[in-house]
Amino acid sequence: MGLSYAEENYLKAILKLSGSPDGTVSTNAIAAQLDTSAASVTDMLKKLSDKELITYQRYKGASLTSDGQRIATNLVRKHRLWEVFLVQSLGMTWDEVHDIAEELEHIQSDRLIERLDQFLGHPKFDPHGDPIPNAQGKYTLRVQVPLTALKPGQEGIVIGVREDETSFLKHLNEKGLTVGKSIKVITNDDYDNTLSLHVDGHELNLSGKVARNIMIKTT
Amino acid sequence: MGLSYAEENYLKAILKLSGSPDGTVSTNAIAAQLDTSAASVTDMLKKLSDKELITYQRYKGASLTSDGQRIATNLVRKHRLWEVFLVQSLGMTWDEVHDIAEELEHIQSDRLIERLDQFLGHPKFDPHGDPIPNAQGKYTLRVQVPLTALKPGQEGIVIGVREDETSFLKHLNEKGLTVGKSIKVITNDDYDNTLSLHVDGHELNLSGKVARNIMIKTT
DNA sequence: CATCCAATTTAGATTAATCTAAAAATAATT
DNA sequence: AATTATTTTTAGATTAATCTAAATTGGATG
Repeated sequence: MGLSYAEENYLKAILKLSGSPDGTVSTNAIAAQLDTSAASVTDMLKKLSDKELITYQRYKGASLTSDGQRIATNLVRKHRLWEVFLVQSLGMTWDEVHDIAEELEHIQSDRLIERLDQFLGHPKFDPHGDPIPNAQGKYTLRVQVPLTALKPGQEGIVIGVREDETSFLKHLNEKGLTVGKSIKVITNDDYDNTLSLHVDGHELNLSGKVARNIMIKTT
Repeated sequence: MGLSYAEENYLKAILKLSGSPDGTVSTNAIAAQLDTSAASVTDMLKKLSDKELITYQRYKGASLTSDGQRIATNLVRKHRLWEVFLVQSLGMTWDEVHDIAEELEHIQSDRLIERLDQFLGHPKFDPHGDPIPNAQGKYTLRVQVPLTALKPGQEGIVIGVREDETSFLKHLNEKGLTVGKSIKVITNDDYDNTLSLHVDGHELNLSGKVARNIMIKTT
């Protein structure tokens, strides 16, 4: 009954990419996300379709069924709970937990996750600021805005990032820009969103590319 | 560079079965331990031999090289540390943690295990009473004796079990016989080691088959 | 020491997940 | 609408791990 790691990873990728109104995701988008060939994706889509975890028609892309959605959301839940554990309990840093959680999320035991969730105090957000779905798959929403949207003079608190890449997180960590930090925008270039801001009394410069992926709750 | 789950499981099985003086393990013994066919074992032994993790000669059995031993011992370390976490931190029971730890032990991150060990306070024994190798692969030894070796009137403390099977652990749990419990032997049948003993004021009867797998530190 | 038996290995297939290269379908552009 | 370009699928192979059935080896036994 259990799915393979590969099958689980495909479901997660489809969930992540389900941005369009009908939730349809293209073969190539999945291939890019999972860094694999389009041919492999086609094979797997057929299999997942047979298992009724996605709906799929040749050349028309795929979307999650409710079963598929439930499974994928649960993977996200497990991933984020483990990230909380790694940071909160084990004292690991923001930027080093993603890859480990990527492995831990596949551990099969509902009871384990239930106990972990309780142990961590039913956290609603992970260390990147992303919401953790509850056991029923419901998210707590939080109003957040990319740093690039703030005008000079505006203040706020870092509540998360959009990118999950280790190198990106490491970069932010080195600059002292972690979740919970208070910031104040000094300048915000109209053309390319190059920013300068105050953090912990220091002044910091960020490219628009970086700032676009830092999410802020304004104060 | 990393090994597959299958390769890791073979190394662990060989370590577990390395009882003979030269540490040699037969193909069939491994097949039985891993519940697989002898033919599959032969295939894998060739592969592990190519990787210099075991020494292997056709028809002569296999034994771990120092590299193989290091890897296998580290798996045991990870398994037992996770068991401590599941019981101590998450409040799971003795008998339900083995299968989960069997999955968790394959997670790849030295730093994770280092932090977990620290978080747990560098435990020396797992919830079954088995010693946890340190990062250098060294065990803390503890004098223990099977329950069947105790004579009527002798007392002791349960410090572990030999069997890892869930059904066995569940059975003991139901009888209230967990690690740390003080016991006193009332009778011990000469012929088949059927035992009666006192635990928590109650009297308990155990078959020799069960008692043989319960390890005691005499007091 | 020849024979037999159990243990082990080889041979040949199978399944899951992947790949490259070629074919087919869809989408974009003149 | 016809042609071109892109996307997607199919075809055919490959690798890892497994299986069953047949062949082989090594040791035990008469």
